[in-house]
Amino acid sequence: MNPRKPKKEEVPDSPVSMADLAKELGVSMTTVSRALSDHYSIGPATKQKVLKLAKKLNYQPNQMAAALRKGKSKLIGVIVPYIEGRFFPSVVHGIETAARKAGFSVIICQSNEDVANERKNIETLLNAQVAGILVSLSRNTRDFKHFEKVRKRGIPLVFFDRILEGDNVNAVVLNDREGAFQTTKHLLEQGCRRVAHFAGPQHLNIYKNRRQGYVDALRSFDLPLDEDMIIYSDMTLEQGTEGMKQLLSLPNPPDGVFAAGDSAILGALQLLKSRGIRVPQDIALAGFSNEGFTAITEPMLTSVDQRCEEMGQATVRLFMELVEAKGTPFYQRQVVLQPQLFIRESSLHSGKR
Amino acid sequence: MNPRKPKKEEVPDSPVSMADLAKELGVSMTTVSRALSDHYSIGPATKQKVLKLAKKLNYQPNQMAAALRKGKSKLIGVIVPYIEGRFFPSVVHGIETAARKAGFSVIICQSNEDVANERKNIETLLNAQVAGILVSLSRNTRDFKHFEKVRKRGIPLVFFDRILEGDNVNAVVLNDREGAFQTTKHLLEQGCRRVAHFAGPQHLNIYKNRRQGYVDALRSFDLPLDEDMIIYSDMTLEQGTEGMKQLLSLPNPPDGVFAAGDSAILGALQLLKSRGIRVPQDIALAGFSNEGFTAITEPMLTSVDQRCEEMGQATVRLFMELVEAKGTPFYQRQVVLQPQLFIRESSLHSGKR
DNA sequence: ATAGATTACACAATCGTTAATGTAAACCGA
DNA sequence: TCGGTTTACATTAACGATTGTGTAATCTAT
Repeated sequence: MNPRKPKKEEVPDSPVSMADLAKELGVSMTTVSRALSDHYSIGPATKQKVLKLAKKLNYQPNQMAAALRKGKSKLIGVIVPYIEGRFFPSVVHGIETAARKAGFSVIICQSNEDVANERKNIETLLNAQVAGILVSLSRNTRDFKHFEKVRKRGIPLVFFDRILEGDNVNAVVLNDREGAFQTTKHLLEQGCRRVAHFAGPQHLNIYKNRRQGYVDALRSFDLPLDEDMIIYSDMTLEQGTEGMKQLLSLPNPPDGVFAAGDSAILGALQLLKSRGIRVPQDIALAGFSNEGFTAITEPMLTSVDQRCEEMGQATVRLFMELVEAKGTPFYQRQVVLQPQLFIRESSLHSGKR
Repeated sequence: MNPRKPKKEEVPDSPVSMADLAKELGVSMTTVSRALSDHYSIGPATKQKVLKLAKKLNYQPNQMAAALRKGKSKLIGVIVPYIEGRFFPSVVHGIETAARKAGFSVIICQSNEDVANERKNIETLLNAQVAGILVSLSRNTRDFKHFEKVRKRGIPLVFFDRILEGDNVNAVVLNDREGAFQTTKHLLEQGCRRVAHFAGPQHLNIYKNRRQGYVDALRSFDLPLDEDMIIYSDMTLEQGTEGMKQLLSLPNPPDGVFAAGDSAILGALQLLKSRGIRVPQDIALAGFSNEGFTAITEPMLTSVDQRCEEMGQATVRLFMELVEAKGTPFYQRQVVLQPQLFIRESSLHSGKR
């Protein structure tokens, strides 16, 4: 039985197909199809007729049919670790906005920080015949095996923010190293001489680079690198608190802390306040991500903005480039966004100068 | 030309079609299709064979083809005003998680608080042959005309959070009135006697109900309703600051404020602190949404949690019910979630008792 | 043992769009 | 004026899965 029953009590409303247009105009479907896609072999008069009727009948092309025929849909798959906090929602926001402008819809998938889900997500997206896949890797993704299938099918693949370095991939990333460098440098310029660092998991490019930027800055000030001053964790608030405790218990505690994430630095701030240690006078603080709360705390927290919206837009732009460059030999494209340091009270006038 | 060229230098990899399975097994595609969907007319032995081969060849059904044939895909369209802050990302998170569990993928659309975009989004989703549409209305949506087409096509439609009341729609909402009632009651129980209210746009159900809950609470304490104590705005931080100024300039200022949103109450808090007015001793505060920052401010802000995750899950569940009840006569289904009041420092011991 | 029911599968049409190929008619220059 | 190109369209076969209908073979009951 035909799933779309002709109900006589209701107007057939929308489902106007190309066949309807063709019959109405007395031309073939080919002509309609080509007129709508502005094919050269259709005369201008015919094109006009078709376009006019299409508008009049409010013809809406069936994306599924086109997708089936062409093997590609107008859908872009996005895989993110999760949709919470400030960063990923904002990037998704940027992606959705840019994609829609280009006529694409966005399918959202979450890996929940697990590579197994990432694999499943990829299958799902491939079955959905997506035109491209945009990915920010899960925390425990260590190789690209599951992306091979995507590459083989010739589907544009763009990574953003969290990538695996060294492999030949298209990616949009923040210049984390530069951001970390600027931030640490700023702390040093404010008079800090013993700057500690809260570092994240080092197999993730973002945390590795932030640590590197921190190291760079120390070096540029001819300061020694003290591994005791680097606390590794998953950058949660609690771990920030713990890390700060640890730092304070050192024989020679720091006078500044740069964290690779805002939650951790918030944890540190809370601990310091509870112990009556003044920020920034005694210890200056700076974080990373420019979370919403950084402008709310007292003192407000200095932090690095990750250009979430721009990252989303750039990722879609890169995808579009790949679509247009289809067929030309592969070459790696990387877009590096410049971070922006927001200097707030937590790092100003540390009084050491 | 066939868009999928047979490249001999690469394994054909994934695109295994039903036809491939059928040929391999020497049965018809019908049999394969029915075996995979567990149709009664296929013998158990045959089913096993098909299933086994499908697994072995890693057969993945082409969703587009099925969607085209059935007129329905495994996609759910979601329309939200935007993807920022805490509420919508979290609800989307919940929706995505629940939908994927049920075998659906989620397409995200933003209306950007404009009914014109909402209309476009609906067209997009209908063309994508979505199986259902989940919507939280834009700020300036005042009628349901553009949803008629969805209804006519028999596509399940579920509203969440922001709905238009009075119409026969399926919806998942928070009991905003109860949440507001409890919160205001709490302020009154803490000793407040002049509780003001920051109200949002009253054509939106959520803000209307929150205001109503506030009124209910005053009434239950036999307190007069003073319209001067109700400040209407869009509930931004700045408007919260302004509103607070306005309240302070009253001949008889309030000793408590309940805001229908957290940003506004934060604005109020900042103003009070800047003027040296103590919270909660002089003026107690409470907000709505349980934004992340409410646990960070000093004092921490009392607020109502909106059960974002649950709302997402419930919305998908309602959608699934509609799918299963397809054909049975329509009756309106409403799910009302109970809010949860998080009492924090900003409303405790206002010292008036 | 035979009519009737049930089981197990195949055939072929179909969803709406696309595109390779075919083919008239008009047009062009020499 | 004739071979060859261009213009403007039609024919037709896909894309991959679904499903109403057809039909053997097996089973059940009387």
